[in-house]
Amino acid sequence: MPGYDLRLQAALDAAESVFAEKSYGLATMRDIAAAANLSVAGLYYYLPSKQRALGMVCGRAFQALSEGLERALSEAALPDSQLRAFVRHHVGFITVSPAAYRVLLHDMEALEGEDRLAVHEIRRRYFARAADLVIAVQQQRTSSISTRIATAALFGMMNWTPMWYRGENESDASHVALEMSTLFLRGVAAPAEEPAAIV
Amino acid sequence: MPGYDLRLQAALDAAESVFAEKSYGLATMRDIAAAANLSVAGLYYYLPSKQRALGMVCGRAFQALSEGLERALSEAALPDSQLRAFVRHHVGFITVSPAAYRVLLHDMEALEGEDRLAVHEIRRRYFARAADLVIAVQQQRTSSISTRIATAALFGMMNWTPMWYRGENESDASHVALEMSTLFLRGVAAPAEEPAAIV
DNA sequence: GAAATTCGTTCGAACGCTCGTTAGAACGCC
DNA sequence: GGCGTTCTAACGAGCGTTCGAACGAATTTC
Repeated sequence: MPGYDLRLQAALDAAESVFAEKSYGLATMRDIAAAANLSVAGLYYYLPSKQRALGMVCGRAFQALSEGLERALSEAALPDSQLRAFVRHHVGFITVSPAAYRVLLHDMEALEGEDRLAVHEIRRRYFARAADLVIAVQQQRTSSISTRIATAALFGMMNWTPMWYRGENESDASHVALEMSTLFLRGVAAPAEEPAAIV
Repeated sequence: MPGYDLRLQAALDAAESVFAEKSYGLATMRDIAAAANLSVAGLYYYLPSKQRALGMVCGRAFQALSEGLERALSEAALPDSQLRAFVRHHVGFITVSPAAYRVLLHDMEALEGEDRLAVHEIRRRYFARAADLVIAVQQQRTSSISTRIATAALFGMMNWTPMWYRGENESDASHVALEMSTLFLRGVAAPAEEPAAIV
């Protein structure tokens, strides 16, 4: 039934945008039903509960984010350009799907049970992947900054984007990504001058 | 009545910690009353409504944050050390009052009416103050990065701290602040080599 | 080929519960 | 005895959720 899945995605879209706008706790199933052009009971044909709707929205969003990451990283080889590709992808996702990312950032902690464990595991892997990129970048330089703090700072500057970014076209977002990765790469440490002389 | 104000602050403390833990939408007045060791009606003697409780919590937190900022900045003169003082203060506040900052970050958007306008105005001023510091830092160098993005990146890395920081003593926090400001100052642009030669 | 039937989908209406909030009485200190 | 403070108990509203019926387009039956 391709029609079913299409309408399920539409219901999840509605839940996503309502959660993003009002936050999970303040959103009601009636809000979501209205956004999905369905009656409340009609909505429940697709979403088993409010709690699982949040789980499905988060799962869908993180899966899209993770799949995009592998695609983006495969296009770069050197550590620096891999990190730039990562930032471009992450900021790109945030700006292209602001509602999805808002839910991940804001409402993921409201998850319970299995959904919580599953989504947290995906996030852990995503963060670990990013930390590896930071380590690779740091190994090319003499970095005085701890990997833990550097990684956190990188995620922080990227994840703050929804708070101020109001770009229209996609080139705005990649400009932001470019400047952020430049700030980070420059900041994490100056490139070792004459690395050959050290060896 | 000093006793009244003391107990009002205790009620606000309770509201703050419950809002921080469950988010505004999922928190109930019964939760807050239990945290304040009061009955529900007893709590209402101090807090007129849930909405205004949020406003009072946010107002109190932002006022503490802003007052601390002026104190911190008065201890430094040069742009670089002023920015370092700002980061130390901001990260310090986040780590010393994590519940208060979580509410500001997470639940401020749930404010309505006058409280919303007032709190947003305080925040606007705080951000503008920080942006001025970034501008002053950038004027000392040849910075290729836009002030807007640099300021946003700085706030992003600082505000992400609650997501990973689990420090015990205060020296941990100032270490984080030190590394973050170093990353930022280095990243925003390399200092102009031999500035005297240029003039 | 028309009538009957099935089944995926949607609905109006309601259930039980918890929410924010309040009334009115009781407590204890001056 | 008065007043600032706190309580028990309850109110109406709105919440998440469910029930049972109705829709419409296939599919079957005669």
